[in-house]
Amino acid sequence: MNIGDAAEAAGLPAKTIRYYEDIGLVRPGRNNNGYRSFSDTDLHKLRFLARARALGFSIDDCRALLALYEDESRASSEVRKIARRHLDEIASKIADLKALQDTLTHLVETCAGDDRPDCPILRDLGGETPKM
Amino acid sequence: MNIGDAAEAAGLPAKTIRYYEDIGLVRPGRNNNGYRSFSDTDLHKLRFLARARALGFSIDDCRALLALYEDESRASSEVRKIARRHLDEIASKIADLKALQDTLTHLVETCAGDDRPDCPILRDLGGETPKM
DNA sequence: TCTTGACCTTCCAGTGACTGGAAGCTCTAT
DNA sequence: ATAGAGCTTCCAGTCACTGGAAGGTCAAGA
Repeated sequence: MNIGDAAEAAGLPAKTIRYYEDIGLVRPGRNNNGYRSFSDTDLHKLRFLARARALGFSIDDCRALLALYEDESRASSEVRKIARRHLDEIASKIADLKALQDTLTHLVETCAGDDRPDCPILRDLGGETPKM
Repeated sequence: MNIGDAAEAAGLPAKTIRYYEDIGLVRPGRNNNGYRSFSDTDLHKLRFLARARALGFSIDDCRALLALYEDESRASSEVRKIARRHLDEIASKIADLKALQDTLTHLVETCAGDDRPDCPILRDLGGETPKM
C-alpha cells in the first residue's frame, strides 16, 4: 500500500507519515521504485499514532506508548502513569485557560464596544486601575 | 534605561524584548555605545505587551491592541472585537481539552495500573473495541 | 508512442514565540 | 590591569508539522 492510501486509511496527511518515518515512529518497507510500502502492521501503528495524537499525547509519549503496545510483557501501570501525567497537564491547561476566560469575560462585559475610545480592556492592559 | 532594567521593570526576559524590537513592537533608542535605551513610553509599552501576552493574546493581536491603545480616536468596539474573538478561541480550547479529559479519565479509571500487561488505554489506542 | 495528470520521492524553509549559546564589545569596581 | 557583569549580534533549536520546489514513476487515453 502506497503512502496516499495509508494516509487515507489512517486519517493522517502523507506529509505527517513521512515525518513519522523521519523520527523513527514507523519504518515502512520500500518498493523497487522507491515508493514506501505500508503493511497492515504499519497501518495499525499509524492508526494508533493518529488516535494517541488526537488524545493530545506528545510525540515522545506516543513513542513510549507504542513501545508498550508492542511489549507483551509490559505492566499496565507504565501506561497509566503516562496517561495520568498527561491528564495532569490537561487539567492544568484547563485551569489556566479558565483563569484567562474569567478575566477576559469580565473585561469584555464592562467594555461598551461602541465608537467611543474609552475602553476598560485597554485600561487594564495599560496597567491603569479601573475607574472608581 | 538599559535592557536589563527594562526587563526587570516589565517582567519580561531581555531576550524577549530584543525579539519584540526585531518584529517591530517596540523601538527603543540607542546610546552612543550601541546599548538600547528604554524611555518611560517604551517601558509602558513593554508592560502592556507583557499583560496582553499573559492574557493569551497572539503577537498579532498585541500589535493591533497596542495600535488601538495609541490611537486616541479608536472605537472601543474594535478592542472588544479582538477580545471577544480571543475569548471564543479560549472557550473552544477549553471544550477540546475537556473532551480529551473525559475520554482519558475514563480510560485511566478502567486501567488496573498494575504489573499485568492488559490495558484498556492501549486497547483504545489500538482501535480495539473495549471488552464486552 | 506520446502525453497528461496523479502520485511518489527528497530536501529546504517556515510556522509562533521565543530560548540558548557563542563570540565579542563596554562598563564598573577593585 | 583585570575581573565580572551586562550589553551587542547572529545562528540554531524548540514542537509537530506544513508548504513548496524540483524531479522521478505510473496508469490511462489519443
